[in-house]
Amino acid sequence: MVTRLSQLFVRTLRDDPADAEAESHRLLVRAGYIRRQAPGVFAWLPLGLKVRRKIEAIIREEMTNAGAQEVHFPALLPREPYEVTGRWTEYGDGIFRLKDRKGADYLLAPTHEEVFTLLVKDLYSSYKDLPLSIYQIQDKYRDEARPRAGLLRGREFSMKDAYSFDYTDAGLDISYQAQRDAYERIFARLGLDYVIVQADAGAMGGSRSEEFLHPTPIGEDTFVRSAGGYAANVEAFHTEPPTARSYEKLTPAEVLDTPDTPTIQTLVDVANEKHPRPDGRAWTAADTLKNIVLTLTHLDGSKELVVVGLPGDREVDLKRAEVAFAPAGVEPATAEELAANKGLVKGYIGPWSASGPVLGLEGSTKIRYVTDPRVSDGSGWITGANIHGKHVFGLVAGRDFVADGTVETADVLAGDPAPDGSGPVELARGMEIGHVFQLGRKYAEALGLKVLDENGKLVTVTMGSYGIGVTRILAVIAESNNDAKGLIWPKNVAPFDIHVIAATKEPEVYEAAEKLVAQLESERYDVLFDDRLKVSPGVKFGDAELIGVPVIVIVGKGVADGNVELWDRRTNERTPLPLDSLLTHLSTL
RNA sequence: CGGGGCGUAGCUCAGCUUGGUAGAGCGCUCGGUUUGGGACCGAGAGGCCGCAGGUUCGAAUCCUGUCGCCCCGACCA
Repeated sequence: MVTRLSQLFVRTLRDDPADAEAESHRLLVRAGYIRRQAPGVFAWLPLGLKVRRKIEAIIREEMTNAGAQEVHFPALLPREPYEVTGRWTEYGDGIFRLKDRKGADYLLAPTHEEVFTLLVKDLYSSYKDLPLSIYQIQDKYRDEARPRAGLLRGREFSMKDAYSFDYTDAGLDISYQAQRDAYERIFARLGLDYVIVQADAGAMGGSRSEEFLHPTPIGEDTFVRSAGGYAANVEAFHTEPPTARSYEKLTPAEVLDTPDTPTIQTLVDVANEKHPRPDGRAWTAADTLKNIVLTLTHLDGSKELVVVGLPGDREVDLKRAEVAFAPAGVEPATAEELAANKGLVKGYIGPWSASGPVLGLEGSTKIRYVTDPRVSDGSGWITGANIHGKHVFGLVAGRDFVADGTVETADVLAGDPAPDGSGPVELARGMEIGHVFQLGRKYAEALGLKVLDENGKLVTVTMGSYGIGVTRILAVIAESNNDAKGLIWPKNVAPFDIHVIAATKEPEVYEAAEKLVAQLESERYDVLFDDRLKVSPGVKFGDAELIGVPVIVIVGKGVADGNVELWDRRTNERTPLPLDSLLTHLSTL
């Protein structure tokens, strides 16, 4: 069936919607693809659904190629499985919860690890049944604190989630690689630029995790990459500690007057003025050891103060600190919390004093003290002497103080060396469009998914989970494929193959257009036909540009001489073409 | 949760300062004239002015409260 614009359920808007900021959001609403129903929740109109189905089709094909089988779970699920894995609690406000008439708890699933695991447990009990990869394309629900940018971060969104089940670690590696390869094919077919970055395995447990990020300034993730091929989410970035140095030849630490130096900059200035380095080089912020007090909130609600020591030219990156201290929450300590510990001299906090350690579980404050990897054995620092107006110079890690541990909380700066030695990194923003994850045995263990192996012994299954945000991908494609006039879909996800415009009102033009459209249809092209009789050409052109089908055929007065125009939406080129060569020409596009 | 902005017709907005019968453009309906870049004329339909209190003879407008939306941040497999 040819789709006629006169019949299509759509209304394009002349003005930009006032509540849409992101390009994709603005254009998808204006061109009549989606409509907002509630914050982060959208209705899909025919145009939007068609694009969505095309993306899904590509994903399905590649899932099949990767050996995964499609299943489908409900979005509405009971509490119990999520209770067993602890996620009913862990998700906190992040999920939609509801009760049935009997008062039983349900949730709208934010992701489906639990029930996939249980279904496999239900059906399978032998190693002979593995490996198994199954997936679904299904709507997920998360009660985001702040949904934004239309489809880019919604509270209801479509996701392809796949899960692999193996009984050996080597098997998991193979299953993981199959999904990872499929993702590369999917994003290549969608024409989506992506970077695979190492991700934080963090709270989900498991060993290996990579994110597919689409580089874009409106992305929500910051990642680093080196020219030599290293790429990681900043949260997963790992600082290679400098090799330990011998401190035999180093001079002893000395406490010096540094009045009015509550900040790193004032300290550096005073140090250079009053206590210049013996070797003539100027002190810099990187020579100072800054000690930041953080408050951790543990899962049981208890609070703990912790001090992190890091080079003075670095700030604490709270996201990295969250990862470092997970599952505890991290916040900067408040002024009250600082004041409550009289061992801490604001502005002059340090691990050491002449009378013994101050910071650290063994120190006088009994506050846990952890340091940046750069604070390696043998490194010397200027740091607070725990006396107002005094700092200690040449304080050497390993000799004068020992931290309770090493922790990555410092921000990553452009130019930092990649941990694999592939050179300095640069920072960029990206939008997460896919995530592959080796879960390991966490869920199988919690839910009791075991199979009998070759020796008749029960072994716990090891799992992977693999997600692609279908609706987010659609938005990301729209985000990077548009111009001032509207959307410009890549060919393989466009809602139609060809958009035919009857550009004048002459009956001959309409007859010719009708004939052409019928012919295109018989050639299996999916055609959108702008057959609106009383609509002026300008409006038709404008709508065609907004809707963004990449190939447009204009049927106008030229048909009298057997000519039409082929309009390339992307390049904006219009090529006059004899009608009888149009089909041949289209087949080359 | 913190900061900022905004709620009036399907969409974009004016009106509010200084209280007095609800407005414009686009879209929609009918008739007519138009038709290669968002045409024109005429006639219409469409609004609990977010919601609730209050002040007032009278409230879209002033006051109080409340709900919601958008943006930034925090948060976010």
